[in-house]
Amino acid sequence: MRWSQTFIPTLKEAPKDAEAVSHQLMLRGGFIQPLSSGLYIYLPLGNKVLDKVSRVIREVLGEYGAIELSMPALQPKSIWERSGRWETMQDIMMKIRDREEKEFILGPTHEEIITDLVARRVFSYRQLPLNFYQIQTKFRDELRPRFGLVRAKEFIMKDGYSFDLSPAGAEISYQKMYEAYFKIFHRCGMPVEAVQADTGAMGDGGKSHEFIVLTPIGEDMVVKCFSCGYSANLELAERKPKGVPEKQEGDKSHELVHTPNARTIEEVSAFFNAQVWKFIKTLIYIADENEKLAVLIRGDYEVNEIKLKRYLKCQQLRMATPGEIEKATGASVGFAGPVQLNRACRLIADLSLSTLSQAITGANKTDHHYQHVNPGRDFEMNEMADIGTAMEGDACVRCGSALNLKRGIEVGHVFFLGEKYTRKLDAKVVMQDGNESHLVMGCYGIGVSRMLSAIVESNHDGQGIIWPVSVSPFEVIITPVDFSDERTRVESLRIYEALKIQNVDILLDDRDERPGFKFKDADLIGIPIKVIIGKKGLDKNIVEILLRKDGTKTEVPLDKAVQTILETKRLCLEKLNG
RNA sequence: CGGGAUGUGGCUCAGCUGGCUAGAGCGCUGCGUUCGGGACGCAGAAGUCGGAGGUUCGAAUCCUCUCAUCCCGACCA
Repeated sequence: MRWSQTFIPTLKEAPKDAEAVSHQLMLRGGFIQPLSSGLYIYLPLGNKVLDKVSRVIREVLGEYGAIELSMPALQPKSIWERSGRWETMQDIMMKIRDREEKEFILGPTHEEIITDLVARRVFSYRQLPLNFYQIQTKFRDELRPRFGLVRAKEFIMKDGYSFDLSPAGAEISYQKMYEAYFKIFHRCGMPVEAVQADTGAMGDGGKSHEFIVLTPIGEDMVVKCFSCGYSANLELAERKPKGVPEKQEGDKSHELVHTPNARTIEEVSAFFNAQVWKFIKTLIYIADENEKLAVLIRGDYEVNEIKLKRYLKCQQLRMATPGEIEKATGASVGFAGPVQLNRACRLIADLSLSTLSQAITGANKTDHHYQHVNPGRDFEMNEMADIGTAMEGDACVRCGSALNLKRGIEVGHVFFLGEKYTRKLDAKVVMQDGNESHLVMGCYGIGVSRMLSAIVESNHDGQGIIWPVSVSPFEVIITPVDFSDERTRVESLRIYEALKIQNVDILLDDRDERPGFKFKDADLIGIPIKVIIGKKGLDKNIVEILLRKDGTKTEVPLDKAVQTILETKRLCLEKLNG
């Protein structure tokens, strides 16, 4: 491709709306153009990268026996009612009606559709296992789109769905995809890690891993232990709380203190002039609308509702309303405490209470707190569990080393779904023994458009993007120093044509611009292999080959240029595959 | 949906204690000089000052409402 014949609107300065580096660089490099919040035009360059990423995905999934199909983005509401997800996913679905007032949604994902397909067209165990995937536009009514392509209302996703005869078979499918994902992300030049994750509205709390690229703009928090390798999403990361920072004083018995208008931890700690870890926070929850719980946690920790939900094995969990709290504790909001509360509801204590004594708690009496409260002595602690959100410095449950918290972008997610959808949508086959059996499912997503952001976040420098050659919009760029110079033009075109024949995806900057201008543009859009052809070199019968990544420069004789470029490309690709 | 910020040529921004034909840099068009890391000169085109209402002799500037965008939070595959 010649630069003058494509459309690459570069910008010297980044539009002020872009904060994230990846967003800025993709805007400046002419990869995307915003249409509205969370909606982007993929310009020719951005579109090419999407194609390249999709190509890598297709290649790898092909190796693993997955088959591609395409499904409607527009889906009838009824199928979502059948699966029960109309209820659970309503808020994020884009809803529309046709002229007959029939209700539709723009699909946020396709589990229902694929399962229905399998239910209708697959009848025998002989046809299984099956592993389908699609690369398509999906829609979510995001509360807040962010960081360019990281979180958009309309985005491109690869979604895969496996169907097996047994949990054991599904386990194998899951493992295969897990492996394939590493291959895909590595080939795209992304340092990715798999972390244990929550299944959210997708599954039933079964096995699930997220693939995360660590970056400061990530939306997900990952808990990582560098010594034993444990890593999990903060949403479910296990941890051993750190002990309290100071020695506990004496063994005074608990004592009622008048604390007018001190409700929040800040207000109460100011009142007592005590550190937050001296407090026991007492939170009242309602599980599945029928059980009232008091959850106790040390003042410096937060309750992790996902962990709590898993511990309770309940479907729904919510904080109690002020009215319910008053009813349970006999005090207005802000003065709940564990002492004598077990008469009103079940007490669940977080592990962080285990090293605490002489604590401060609400007294279940408006405007009063207790001090010198000892867990176990002043209230029973029959149930202790790890239900707090992990913090930097907590100990790893496996090896005891300190845990680290990192931000990352979720680029992939694999779920073991079991029979959740196949039962609801009645996808079953006749087995060898003649009996019918529901299929066991897994699903596997990759945020394709989001991957562009993630790749740029982990592959850039002060000058611009540095695309891994596997996904770069062009593999090689030829920058003639002065294209109007006869000899330069002839040699540039000769090499350009020769490389094209060799299937090199190549961009020739044939613009009538000053060299510095062209060099800057080339670096900004991030083409990994740069070829510079100019009079100076031609006088010595050489051209220069530079690597965008580290700037290494090789001068090669004219007649070796094509061969050397091919070799350079091969080496770059090899590194990504290895 | 709560908190914060910002809206002035395509992009970045100045002007904002009210005062004449609204400015700069980059970009764009033409001409000339240049040409190995975002050149220079001259000439030019381009702005409903986000929108509506109000105060005033007079509003980009003050007030009210509204819309849009971004950031933090809530939520989320």
